[in-house]
Amino acid sequence: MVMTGNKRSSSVVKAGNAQPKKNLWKPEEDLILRQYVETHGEGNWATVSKRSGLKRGGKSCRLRWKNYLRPNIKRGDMSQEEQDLIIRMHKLLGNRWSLIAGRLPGRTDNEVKNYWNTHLNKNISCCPAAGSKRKSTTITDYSNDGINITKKKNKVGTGKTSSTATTTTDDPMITSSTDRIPKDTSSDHQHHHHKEPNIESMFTSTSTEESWFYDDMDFESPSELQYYQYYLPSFSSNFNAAFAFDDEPFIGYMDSLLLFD
DNA sequence: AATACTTACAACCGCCAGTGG
DNA sequence: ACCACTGGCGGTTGTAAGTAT
Repeated sequence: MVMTGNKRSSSVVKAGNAQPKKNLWKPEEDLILRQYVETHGEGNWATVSKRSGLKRGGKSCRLRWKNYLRPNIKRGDMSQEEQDLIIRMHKLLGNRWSLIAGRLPGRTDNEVKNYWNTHLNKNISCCPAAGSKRKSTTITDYSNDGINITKKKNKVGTGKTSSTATTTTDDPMITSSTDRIPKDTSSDHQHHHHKEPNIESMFTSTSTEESWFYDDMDFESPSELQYYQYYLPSFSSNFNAAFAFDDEPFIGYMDSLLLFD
């Protein structure tokens, strides 16, 4: 991001203007909230406003802390690596911003969401920010969205999208991700309320020296792929890609999703 | 310089699930 | 079983600041 810091922080409310419709946080409020949390810890947000004297609701306090005041919040430019990761994760998870943000240390779901909506979404589409007046960040060309699930070693899958793939020749980034992850299904919210795979262990697994490909995703382990399978049931079934594995334990996890040649 | 338009993002909103009484 | 409360999520909105005309 070209912008450094919070461009709004220095002018929270225009002097002399009527009360803004949005109640922007003032530095004094930030200070109060920060001090309160540092003293009492996070949680019980409903009581924060009462005990701290802030004229804010619990949700507002929680959001402010989580998205802005929390330590280790990384602000400012998104690195190329972060952009790539967001794009790749979004391609698989859709608008699961909290999940995506979880893979970006210091980034919040709100920031990732905003960044996607303002930078990546438009730039990745076939029609890059026509007439954009702002300095645009350099975005990798992700126009090639042909689904391609293969394995680096012992390739079994066809590596081509089947005829029944839900993706089309149109750039899937243009469509709402919620189209790919239906919100009304029983799986909604299950991603964070049901028992979930251990995300960290999945992404740090070294159980195999092989790499796993899904499209342009290069999985470090079957567990990482399992992670995506869990959070995106349509991950393989919708795309109907043919792939198989020769790691028995993984097959146990994935057998219902596998298509063997 | 003034104005209109665009962009970026903080904050809000509504919904849902979990939890405890 | 029911209800109220709380926390978390994704979607949307409002507006300061940047840019073009």
